Amino acid sequence: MPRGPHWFHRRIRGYGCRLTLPRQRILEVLSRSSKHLSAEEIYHRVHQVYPAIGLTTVYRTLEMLVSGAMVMRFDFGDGRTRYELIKDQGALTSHHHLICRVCLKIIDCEEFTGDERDYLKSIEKKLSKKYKFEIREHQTRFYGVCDKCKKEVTDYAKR
Amino acid sequence: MPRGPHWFHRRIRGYGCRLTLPRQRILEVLSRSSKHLSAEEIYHRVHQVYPAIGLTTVYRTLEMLVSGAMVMRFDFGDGRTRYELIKDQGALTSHHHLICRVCLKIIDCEEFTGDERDYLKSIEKKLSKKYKFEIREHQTRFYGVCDKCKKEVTDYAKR
DNA sequence: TTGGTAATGAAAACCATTTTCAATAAGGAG
DNA sequence: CTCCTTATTGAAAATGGTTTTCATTACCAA
Ligand SMILES: [Mn+2]
Ligand SMILES: [Mn+2]
Ligand SMILES: [Zn+2]
Ligand SMILES: [Zn+2]
Repeated sequence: MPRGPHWFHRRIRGYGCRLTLPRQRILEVLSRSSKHLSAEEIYHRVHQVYPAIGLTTVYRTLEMLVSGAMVMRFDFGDGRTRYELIKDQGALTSHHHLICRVCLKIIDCEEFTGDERDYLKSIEKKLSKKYKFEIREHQTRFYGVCDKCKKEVTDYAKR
Repeated sequence: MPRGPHWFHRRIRGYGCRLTLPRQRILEVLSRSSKHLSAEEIYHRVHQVYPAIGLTTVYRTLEMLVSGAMVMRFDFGDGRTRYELIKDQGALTSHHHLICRVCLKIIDCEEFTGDERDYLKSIEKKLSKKYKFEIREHQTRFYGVCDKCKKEVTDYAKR
């Protein structure tokens, strides 16, 4: 079930926060843009339609959205934190990425089948018991080389 | 097959680097200490036995060990990069963690059975084909609440 | 409409990491 | 072993993403 702006507006109010103009603009950018944006990328995009925005507000709004479980925060090792709006509740508990070691491109990988999810659930159950650890969600990162970078390496070898 | 200091000394030389005193001390700390140390934690431990060490050298040595695939680098979101010596080659291609959302404790989870590894391998194969992405390794992070923090929440509720 | 206060933006501070640069020491050639 | 080249080192300064400070603004409950 995909969720539009309204839903997030209600979530913010329900979280005890004011629904301000900067927050609405930030949510719009998050819901329309590609995933895994950095704070500065969000700042620049909001700035196009709302020049008064401050980078500080972007950071503060993201912090609020993360604590309110409306946004996920990632660190893929390129020196900046990245953010993704949670449009689908399932993405919260089970979220996976392919990460290219060469160009650092991130591919969202939402194609886990029911079987695969069940399997991870069973591993979770086992680990929960073994470590007395209450597991709420999991993420897998698959590191490697993307299609484009593979080709470039091949081209380089031919010269 | 666990690997002692000698092995890493040879790896460093084979990687075309000089085997210096600071590097040896850093390797000793990494192989003896608990896992997932930050650069500053490593610096302090080395400083005990080798006071001349500089924090800069710690960063540079870790960088070298990471590019030489002798150390793994992680970012668990606490504002500092963390490092772990690769003692066992298997840990490189398949490495998993339990991460407490409350106290940020990291538990290494090395108990994946052959079945579980085979299963992830089959998922990898599928994803490789679908995204034309050459997968070299994977890591899973299980987020939740650790035993200790669960107890503290319970105690808090009783008051 | 209004008052209390949460939220904002600019500037400064913070702090992990990187860069600079002169001094040092690893290790191959002889 | 000694010498010489140059990779490596450590202190200090710079960098850059993020956070804090503080005076001003604007939500929104009453
Ligand atoms: Mn994602
Ligand atoms: Mn680990
Ligand atoms: Zn790539
Ligand atoms: Zn905990």
